[in-house]
Amino acid sequence: MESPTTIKKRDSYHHGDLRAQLIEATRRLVEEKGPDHFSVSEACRVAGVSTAAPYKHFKDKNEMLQEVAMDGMQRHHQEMLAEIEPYPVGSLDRIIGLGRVYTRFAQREPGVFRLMFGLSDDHDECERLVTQGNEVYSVVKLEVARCRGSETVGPEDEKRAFMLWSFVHGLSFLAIDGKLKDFFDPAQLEGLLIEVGARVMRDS
Amino acid sequence: MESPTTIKKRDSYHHGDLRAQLIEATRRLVEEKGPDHFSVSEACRVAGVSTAAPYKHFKDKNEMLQEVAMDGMQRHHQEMLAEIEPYPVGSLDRIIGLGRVYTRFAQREPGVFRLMFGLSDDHDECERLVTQGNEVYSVVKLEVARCRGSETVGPEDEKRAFMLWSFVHGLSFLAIDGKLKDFFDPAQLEGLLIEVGARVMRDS
DNA sequence: TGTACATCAGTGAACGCGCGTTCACTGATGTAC
DNA sequence: TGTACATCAGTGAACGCGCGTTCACTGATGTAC
Repeated sequence: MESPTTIKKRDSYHHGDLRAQLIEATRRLVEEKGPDHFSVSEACRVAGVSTAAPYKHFKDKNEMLQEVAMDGMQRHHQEMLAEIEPYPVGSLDRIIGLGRVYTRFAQREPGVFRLMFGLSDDHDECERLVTQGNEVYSVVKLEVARCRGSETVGPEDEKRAFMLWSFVHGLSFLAIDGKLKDFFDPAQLEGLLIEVGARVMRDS
Repeated sequence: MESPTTIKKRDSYHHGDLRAQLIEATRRLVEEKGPDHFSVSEACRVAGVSTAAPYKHFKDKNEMLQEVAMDGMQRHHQEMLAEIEPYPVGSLDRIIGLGRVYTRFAQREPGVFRLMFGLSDDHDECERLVTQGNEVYSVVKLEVARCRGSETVGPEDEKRAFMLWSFVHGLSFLAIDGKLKDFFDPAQLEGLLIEVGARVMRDS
């Protein structure tokens, strides 16, 4: 219950790939205990390494978390692109696909999701993360514009995009905080995405 | 910077109203530092009392937080009722009013809001809180039903209510996590509530 | 191919810290007579 | 009105804990000659 499940074994004094393994351990723990209960010490235990070791690879605890958030944001970005690729440019399906990726990511990796989109103390002002986040949101805005018949994003597109974002953001947090199951049938989640997409994108 | 701003002074050994003052201190600290950084010790410092004193009034730290969450939920409930009261029953204005209260509460008391609606570790299974939360949500569902011409809540009403909740929930968290200002003009927030209300409630 | 040496990733012990909670206590208050 | 006493809200010191980070160190590795 308390003991971390895996202690990595090494055959040599040197590790070879400790940085990557620590990031992996960090991700695992962020998932298992939540971002707020992650501790460097525990990551060290998981990686099978002394508590001082991480400081050869990271400035501090925050940098470890940022690395995980950054990686999550990049995967999120890729998933979005992959999801909408099959659908024709300008179709509502692409919008809906983006929403699906958002909520799916949240449910699959709630810990990392919180890290990426929650306030999470002070890692908020990691410039790389903000940049990457803007890039992701740009995808949404562009798809909204396209769906409304333009390749450039106007104020109305911005507004619609923000409505969509608010909705899937709220939906995702309600889901991972356990409120979804009490108030909405999770099986109908896809239908909900479709309907909201249609309502928000509708003209007139 | 580190020192809590107020140390209450007492003229007598006994306190008179320590329980209430500790709750107030808890609320203040939850606002100032966030629910995850609240500590019993600091609340004691603020209330000007020894660290053992709270245990004469509360089972543990969690109970102190629950008290604040519970109080917040009740105030939230009252605010909702007060906000919609002036508008005619069945009007869209009542729906919009409920959304306004939600986002306003979040922005005015982000700490308590997080405590009420976030996962917040383990106080999630405080029965009183869940009950009170259900009551609040029932108001939303009823108003949705009324707006759609019925005094009883049907499945379609449930769905619309959940759309609205997801939206304002996401909007609120984006706002208090500082994402609103980067991606949407806060001055147009009221307009956004109105538009989303109309889009979600629209038939056909 | 063999040796000297610089590099640097890892060690393990220690630091100071603030935390939640418990303990035996003390002193003010209210009540019974 | 005065006194004895039970009650219980507060004290202050201590507990054990896990944390983030630093330190002087050690030992494996790669390179220059």
